[in-house]
Amino acid sequence: MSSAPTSTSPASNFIRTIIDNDLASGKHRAIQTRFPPEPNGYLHVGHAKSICLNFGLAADYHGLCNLRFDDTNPEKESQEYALAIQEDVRWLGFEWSGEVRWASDYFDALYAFAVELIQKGLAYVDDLSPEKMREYRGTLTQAGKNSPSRERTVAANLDLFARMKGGEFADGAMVLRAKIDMSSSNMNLRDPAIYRIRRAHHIRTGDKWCIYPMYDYTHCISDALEGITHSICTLEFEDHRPLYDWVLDNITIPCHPRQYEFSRLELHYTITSKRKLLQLVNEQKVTGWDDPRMPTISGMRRRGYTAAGIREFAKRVGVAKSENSVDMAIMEGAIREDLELRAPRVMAIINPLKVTITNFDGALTREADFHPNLPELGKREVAFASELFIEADDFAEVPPAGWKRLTLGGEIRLRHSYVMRCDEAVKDADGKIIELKCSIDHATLGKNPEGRKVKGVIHFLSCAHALPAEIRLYDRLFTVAQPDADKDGDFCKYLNADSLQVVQGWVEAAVKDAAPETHYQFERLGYFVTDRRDHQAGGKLVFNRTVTLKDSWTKEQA
RNA sequence: UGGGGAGUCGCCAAGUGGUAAGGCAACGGGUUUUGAUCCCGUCAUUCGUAGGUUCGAUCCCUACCUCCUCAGCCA
Repeated sequence: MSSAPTSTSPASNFIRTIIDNDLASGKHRAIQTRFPPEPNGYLHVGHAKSICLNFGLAADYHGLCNLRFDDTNPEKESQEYALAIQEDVRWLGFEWSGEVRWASDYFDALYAFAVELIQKGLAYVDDLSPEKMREYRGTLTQAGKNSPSRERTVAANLDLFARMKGGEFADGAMVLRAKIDMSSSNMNLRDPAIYRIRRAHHIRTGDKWCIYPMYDYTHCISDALEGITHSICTLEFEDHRPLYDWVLDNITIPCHPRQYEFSRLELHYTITSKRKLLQLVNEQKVTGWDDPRMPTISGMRRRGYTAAGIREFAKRVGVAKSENSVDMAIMEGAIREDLELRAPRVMAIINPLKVTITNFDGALTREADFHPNLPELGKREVAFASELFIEADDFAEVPPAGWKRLTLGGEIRLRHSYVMRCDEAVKDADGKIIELKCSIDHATLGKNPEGRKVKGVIHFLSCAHALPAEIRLYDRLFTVAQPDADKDGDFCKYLNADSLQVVQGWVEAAVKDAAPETHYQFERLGYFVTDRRDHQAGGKLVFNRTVTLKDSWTKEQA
C-alpha cells in the first residue's frame, strides 16, 4: 500500500522554480527543508499538504527534511500530541532526517543569542503591562510610540534578563523585546516580544525554564541551526519574514535560511483550524480527534483514506499563493483512484430485502475474483441459496424511466450468479413490500441467456451465509461549503446532523477474518474499511464507509 | 484611510512579450455480469476592470475594483 497511484512528473510551482534557480546558481548544493508543527493538537489535511510539500521537495531534489517540534508554548503542548504527530507523518509515508528535532533543544543557544542582541543594544527588557504595550503599539494606521524602557542601558537589560531567567519576577511582569521600529508599517517590527515569563511545566525541559522564547525569534534561529535552506510556511507569516531576517541578520550565525510562503488549504464542507477542531473534540460534536468525519490525518485514516490517496490529493491541489477552497471531489477522486487499484471487491447489503428463489433446486455456487483486474488478489466462493438478501433500493414496483434494476416481471443478473426474474412482491398489511418471490434461469450461470439481453446487474447475499456487520455511513461534517467563512458566527450551527448513520447490514463471509484497517469495495456501494478501533477480526465486524462509488444513476434522477 | 499578498474555465493550477498546459468536475459516445473501472471525444478567441507601450500583451506601464492578511507576553 505504499506506491503512489500515478507517478507523473511533479507539477511546476513557484517554490520549485526558486529551488531550481538556487541549485543552478550554486547558492545551494542540496536543499534542506523542515516540517515544524507545534505539538498542541492533531495534524489535519492542511498539515498533510505541508508534509507532502516539505518531505516531497526533499525527496525529489535528493535533499533532507527534518521533523521539528515548535515547542515554545508549554501550556498548550503535550507528549500525546507529539507522539500522534510522529505517527501521522510516518503513516503518510515519510521519514524525517535523523532524530526528531525540538525547538526546546535550542533553548540555551536561544538564550545566548538573546544576550548577544542585548549587548548590541538590539533588545531590551520591558515591564509595560500587556494592556500598556498594546496601547504603545499603535494601530494599523497610526505609528506606535517608544516604551519608557526602550532606553534602558545594556547593563541594566543584561541584569534584568538574567533575573527573568532566574525566576525573580512574576509571570507576565516583563518581556524581552527586540528593538526595531515602533513606527514601522509592519506591526511585527514594532519591537516584538521575543521572550516572556511563564512558569509552566514543559514536556521536555520540565521546570528548568521560566522564560520561553516566542515563535518569531525561535523559528528562524532553529532553521539556521539546522541548516535549513528553504523554510516553507503559510501565507499568514508573510509579514513575519522581515522579522525572521532581522533576527538572523543581527546575531552571529553563519546560516541564513530563506522563508517562502504558500496559501493554506481550505477544503469544502470542513474546517482546517486546529482551534476549531479542538472545540469539536472538547464539545463532543465528534467522538475524538480520529473520528472518521474529522479532517485530521488520523480521522481520514480511520475513515479509510489511504496515505497514497492523500499524497495524490496534495499533488492535485498544488502549491501557490492564491487563496483557494478546494472541492471535496478532488479528495474523493484521489482516494477512489487509489482504492480502485487495490481494494478487493465483495458484496454487502446495507438495507436488505428478502428474496425467495422458487425454483432453487439444482442451483450452484460460483467462484469469483476479488478484483476484476487483479487476479493475484485471489478468489472466493460466492454463496447461493434459496433465500437471499438484495438491496431494497434495487427493486421498484413502479420503476422510473431508465430503470435497469429489478421490477415485477423483469429480470436482472445477480452479480457472479444467475439471471433472476421477479414473479411476485409480497406485502404486509400496510402495503409495504417485505419479500420477493423470484425464479432463476438455470442456464445463465456464467453465461448470457440466448435471445435476450439482461440490462441490470445487482448484488446479493445468501441469507444463510451472510455475516451481520455494523456499517457506519459517513457524510460531510458540515452542511455548507465554507462553515467558517463567517468569522464571528458559530460554525457549529452548520454541523450536519446526518453526518453519521449506523446501520446493521450484512457482508460476505469472506471478510470474516479481516484485520482492522482492511480496505474493500462493497460492489455498487462504495469503498469501506474495517474500523481501526472497534472492528474485531473473526468477531464484531465494523465497517466505515470511506467514500461512495461514482453514481451516474442517482445523479440522473436528481 | 497604513503595510504585506492574491485575482487565468464550476474547483484547483501551469504559462509569461509571440498568439491560453494539466488535473478534478461536467457533458457526449464505446466496452462492461459493479449505472463502477477502463477507453474515445467535447469543455477559456480568453487571463479582475479601464486605458497605455508594442508589429504583437495574460505577461510591461498607469489607474481603478475585489478578496485575503497584520494591532498575542499564540504558533
